[in-house]
Amino acid sequence: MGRPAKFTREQLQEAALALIDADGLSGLTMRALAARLETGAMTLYNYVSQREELEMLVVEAVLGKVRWVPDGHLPWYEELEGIAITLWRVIRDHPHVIPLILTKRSRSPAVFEVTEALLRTLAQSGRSGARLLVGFRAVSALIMGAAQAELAGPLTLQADESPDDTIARFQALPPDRFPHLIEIATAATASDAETEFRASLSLLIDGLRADAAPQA
Amino acid sequence: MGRPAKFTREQLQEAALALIDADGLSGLTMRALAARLETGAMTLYNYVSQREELEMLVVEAVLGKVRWVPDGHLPWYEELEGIAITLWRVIRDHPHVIPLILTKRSRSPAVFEVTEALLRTLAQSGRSGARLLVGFRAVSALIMGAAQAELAGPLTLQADESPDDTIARFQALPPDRFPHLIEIATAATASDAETEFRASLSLLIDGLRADAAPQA
DNA sequence: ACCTGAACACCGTTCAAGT
DNA sequence: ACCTGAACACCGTTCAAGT
Repeated sequence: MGRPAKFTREQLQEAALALIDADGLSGLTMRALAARLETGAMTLYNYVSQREELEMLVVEAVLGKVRWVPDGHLPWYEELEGIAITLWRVIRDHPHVIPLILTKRSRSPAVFEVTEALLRTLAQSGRSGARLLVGFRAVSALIMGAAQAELAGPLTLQADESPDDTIARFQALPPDRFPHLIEIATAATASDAETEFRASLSLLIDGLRADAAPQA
Repeated sequence: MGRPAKFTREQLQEAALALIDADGLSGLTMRALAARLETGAMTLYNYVSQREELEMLVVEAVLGKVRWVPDGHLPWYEELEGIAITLWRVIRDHPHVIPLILTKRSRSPAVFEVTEALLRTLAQSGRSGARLLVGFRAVSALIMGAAQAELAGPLTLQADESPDDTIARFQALPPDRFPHLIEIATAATASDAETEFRASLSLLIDGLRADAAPQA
């Protein structure tokens, strides 16, 4: 429990997140974090038993930023859309943290809260048990997958290069072998990530509505 | 080009993937890979300019395992399902590589091939341009997001612990605050990842079919 | 209890030298 | 051209000692 303690957990989280946002994932080292807090590296081990625990703190810090007010007037599918987009935006604000979010098992209350809110909304579609689980898996997979799709991933369209360079790269591909790849690369230059995510989410929500149980 | 060269690219890929499969992502180090190939660490730099390039080779090795034969008789949505499940299985066979797949921009032909195949099938739903892009984003986000959902991620159900321990952990949560979380945790113990993925994918495909243009 | 420096066993990579 | 050992500048973490 508390006693003096030189730093708070929040200070660690804030400093660690700032390092990652500024310098990427590799910018977070025990030594760099200690330096930023103007202390020695070993001091951190008074707060965290391993580097990995630090990474969990960062995940928690990001997901804890989700602020979302339920609106009982909306139909479940509109409310679901709102939660999903909120989550997507928060994650996307901290792109370098995404690998950690996808990788570290977080057991923080903040994560439980937002998950329960999403499930509560989804349950209003008449789902329970295994069907609720599947709906949840689909929505969270879409959010997580989409959050880093244009960031990286195997099928990245925009790289370090300029948008023009990207499209040029795809148009340099043999058009008889990769016609559709060239087509969507072109379409991507006239689009943006949030628009694409919203439209993708709509497709899934259409499927969820078609499969919903009749409302009480 | 070729000259003698002590190793082939395939040998590097195979050895690197074997290290990751066996020891996790942290098992792949320049030194460990060199040792496995019975050479010095610096020899690797004759094949690869950075460690990151090695990681791209590994991504390529995994995605190159996708073998899928098109079946012209199937309707597009069944063919799409087949490709998606094939991709999901290949990725899931190498769980430790997932962070790399999600993170490294791969420009290998193998990745282009499977992407084009997926797009070709999706285009048969009557989509083109921006709509084709959105459909593609949705399907790939679902695959990528689902591939590591139960592996890790913020809402992980099975951890290092046994399934029974997992459900016990969730049932220890306050049931008035997290009723649905407890509900799906229970449902998850009677389920498996592939079943959940197939059902999630069906929801999305339903949405894609509802929004398809009339066939020619 | 909390703090911390020295030290250890690792990393990736540069440099310089070999064939 | 391809190979390679020594060396450098980093890591995370153990240990031991301080208050």
